[in-house]
Amino acid sequence: MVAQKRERKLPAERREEILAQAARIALSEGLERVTLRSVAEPLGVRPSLINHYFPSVDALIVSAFDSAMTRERARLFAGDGAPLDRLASFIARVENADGVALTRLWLNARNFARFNTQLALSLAYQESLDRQLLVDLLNSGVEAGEFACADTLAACIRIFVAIDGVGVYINNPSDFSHPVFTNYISDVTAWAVETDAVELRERVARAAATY
Amino acid sequence: MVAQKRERKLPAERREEILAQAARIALSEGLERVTLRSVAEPLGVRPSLINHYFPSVDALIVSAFDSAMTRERARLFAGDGAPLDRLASFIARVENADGVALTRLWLNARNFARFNTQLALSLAYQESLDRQLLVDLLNSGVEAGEFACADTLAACIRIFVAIDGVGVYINNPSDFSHPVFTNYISDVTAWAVETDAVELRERVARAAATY
DNA sequence: TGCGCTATTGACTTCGTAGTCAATAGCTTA
DNA sequence: TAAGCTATTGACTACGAAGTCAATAGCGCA
Repeated sequence: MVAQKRERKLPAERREEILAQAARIALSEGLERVTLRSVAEPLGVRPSLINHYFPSVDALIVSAFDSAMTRERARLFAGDGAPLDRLASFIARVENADGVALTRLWLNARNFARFNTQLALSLAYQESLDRQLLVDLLNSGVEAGEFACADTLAACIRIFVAIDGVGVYINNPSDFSHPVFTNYISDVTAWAVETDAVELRERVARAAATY
Repeated sequence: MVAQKRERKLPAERREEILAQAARIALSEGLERVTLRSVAEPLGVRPSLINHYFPSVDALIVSAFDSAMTRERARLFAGDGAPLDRLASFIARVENADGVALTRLWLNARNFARFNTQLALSLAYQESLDRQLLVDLLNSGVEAGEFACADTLAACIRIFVAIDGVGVYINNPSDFSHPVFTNYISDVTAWAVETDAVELRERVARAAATY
């Protein structure tokens, strides 16, 4: 709480800094914790400055969500190699410790969307981007002959619904370790892309071990 | 806003009335909308009366959630008949228009659990009750020879994760009508209990039509 | 070096929330 | 019909949030 000398930055830079901080809070503490104060304080500025760059907190929240999602998506789909291994890596990253914050944010945003139309629209758009990347991945797997899958969009939908289904339990006090639950994403994915469930489980485990 | 004569009720009755109102708000508007004022106003009482019966709003929210869940569960699992038809009815009710409010409440509670430990515990307990009822239903189906299912708890978990996975999209602005999505619960259920997917879809459709 | 532009602040208003507690008034009972 | 118990209220405090706007002060440029 030391009175510091005020630091003047270029608008673009300051704006970016605010956005990054808001995204950090959204990811770690939740969208409802993104407030003028919570964003301003760690940056050492006054709340009204946040207002200066973002006309309303709601707009900031939506931007923060977009920003966090874009960054996390890149992380999730990163890497190359054979399609089946990339798919396994993707699943492993989703289930990873780092994936927890992202899973929480998704759940958070999905509830938030009920009260904030703009966020609902942004969320739907972010979903479509995710689907696009997964469909691309599945298509390359089909082309490579690694799995037979008549309809890659259908498979993609099944996989994401499985991810979301498992994700809703993220805030449960004690986690649920039934093997059918812990392997749910792999199993549904194997079902969706018509490949062997046991092998996929193993590949996912191997991918997870490399972190 | 007419100044009415104050009405004095028996504590048990008043308490029940408050709880019912809170549950109604939780179901229709969300747990975050359960406030001293929002509950008091429609009952024609002052906010401090709510405080008199419930030491804290958080406690009221948890009780309201429990109450809403208990009532809705009874509705969801109601009915008799052959196990497979009861299973189909259950799915149809989940997907029903009336199921929407319940789905929203689940999503809502799952996000809320992040910030409210008591609610998290209550939610886990409510989940266990649901699982118990579905396992019972599945067991009776296996006994009746209607479907083969080695591990009914495993099947139950798969079915609920599917329900939750579909449920997270409840607040999306435009709904997603890909057949793989709209039939997701039926398809996963058929996969889980090793029965025919097409037949189950039809039974669910038939069950849905009877409302 | 000093001027001007504008990023940043401070002081403020308004709103909605939870909660406390003494005072009030409805109902029951004697 | 009067007394007493207690359900209910009113007035209050305290908090934290969004947002407005005139005043201030850093920085670039002349």
